[in-house]
Amino acid sequence: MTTKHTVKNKGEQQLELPRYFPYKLSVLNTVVSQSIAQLYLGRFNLSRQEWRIIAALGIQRSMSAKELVAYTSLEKMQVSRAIARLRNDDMLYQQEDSNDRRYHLLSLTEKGKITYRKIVPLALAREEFILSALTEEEQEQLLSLMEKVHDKADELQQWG
Amino acid sequence: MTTKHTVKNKGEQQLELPRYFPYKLSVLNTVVSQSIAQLYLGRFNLSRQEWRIIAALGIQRSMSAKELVAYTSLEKMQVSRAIARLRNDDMLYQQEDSNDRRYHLLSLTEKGKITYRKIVPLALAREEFILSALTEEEQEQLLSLMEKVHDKADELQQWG
DNA sequence: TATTGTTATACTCTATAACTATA
DNA sequence: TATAGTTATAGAGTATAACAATA
Repeated sequence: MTTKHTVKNKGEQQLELPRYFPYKLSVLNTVVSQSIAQLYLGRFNLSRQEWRIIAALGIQRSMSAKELVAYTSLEKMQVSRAIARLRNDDMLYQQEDSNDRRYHLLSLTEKGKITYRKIVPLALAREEFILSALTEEEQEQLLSLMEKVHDKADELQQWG
Repeated sequence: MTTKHTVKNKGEQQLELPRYFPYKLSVLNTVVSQSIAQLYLGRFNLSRQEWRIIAALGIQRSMSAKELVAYTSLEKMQVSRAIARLRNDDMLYQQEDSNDRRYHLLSLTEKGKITYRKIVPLALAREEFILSALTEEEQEQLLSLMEKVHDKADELQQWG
């Protein structure tokens, strides 16, 4: 793909936004994530952070805030605040870990579980609709390619 | 991929964040876009909006604010504000369109062009590094798959 | 002294919409 | 009345870092 970005005379390089991979990825992510956000924001009045935490605890039973940070790719501050809001809305509750009282084990309340059970089928249906653009084989290809790109980008970010 | 998300007994559906496509896409986008943002933010002190506008005008010579909205996938308000900041920094200048004075044609100043020429090779190098995770063929596959997914997600968003 | 988690602060980004000017 | 672009405003999100509690 050496001619993907036009190379003008004198070897001057051009960057065409509509063909620039990070731009395309960003635009795609915006469209996809907004189509999901319509659900948790519009219909359930949850922030992205709250939605991720509910999704995490819905399947994992209980986690500490630190584990949630790792599992949801959110910052510890975002997690801390989302937890506070969700507790305030009676969606989850805390227990102290008896071994190490710095850990607060978080679990969904019955209300949180009900929300989880309502939102999950809708979220999965949206994913399924979006991925119906691809065959099963293409879906696997896409995920595999994304993973490779992810690893390389990680490398880049670490080097600054 | 019918077993991708675990289906528990009683047909209750589960959603595993690490396997959920919109989540994976979002995480990938975060990593990739941050690796580019290190450039325009860290080294050139440009916002994402400013960077996109410079990239647009660097190759397109001159555009109106409305055209920039379409070209950069930014909101007209973001464009308006980024233009104000860039004009203030003497990176671009406005001319009124003689036919329709509502249109302001925007172009890079010499300073803007110098910035563009400095940043573009670095931005392209980062893209190239990231995509070096893939063969040429895989790159084309990835872009093609992303486009299909994009179209479907567009559909979904329009239906709400 | 290190770790888990919370809070303070200031800053930026965003969304909605009102507004100006041109047509 | 419609369009291009700007400005106002308030709310949400973000980053840095200080802080408390526990180990």
